[in-house]
Amino acid sequence: MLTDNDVCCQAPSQVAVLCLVCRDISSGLHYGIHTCESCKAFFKRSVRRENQGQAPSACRSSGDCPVTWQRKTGCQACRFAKCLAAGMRREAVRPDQTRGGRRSAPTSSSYDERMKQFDGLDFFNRGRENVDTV
DNA sequence: TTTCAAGGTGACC
DNA sequence: GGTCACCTTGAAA
Ligand SMILES: [Zn+2]
Ligand SMILES: [Zn+2]
Repeated sequence: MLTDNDVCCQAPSQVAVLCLVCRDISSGLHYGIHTCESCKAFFKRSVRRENQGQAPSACRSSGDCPVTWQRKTGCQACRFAKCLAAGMRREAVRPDQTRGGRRSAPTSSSYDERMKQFDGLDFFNRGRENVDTV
């Protein structure tokens, strides 16, 4: 029986938002941008690896592989680069294991704004030199 | 209470 | 070993 409030008005319009990294279906905002679970997990592992002091797999090319992201498992370096380029923030990755922790409003859209602030791909210019010794 | 997203965890490749 | 997908956690609205 579904006379009234059972399954009726629960978000019928699910607009499929695409992941800004791999163009997959986003499950929502993650690390500042719309990302799929794959990118979320990948970014988490990547950032965590950096925190451990281990450099990520360097790309054999100049970090300019023809990665189309239809096939994500190409170059992790390039994938990670695209993640950062898309606007994913390492700061959003908690150094602790504190779950939840909604830090201020996720700003919904920050992509273009972020790009302007960070001047596009300058993360490469800075990051390359100093992988960081945190 | 409900929502939203970050984290863990685990199954699949 | 890495990737993908789901569940839990945990604070903010
Ligand atoms: Zn993605
Ligand atoms: Zn590459």
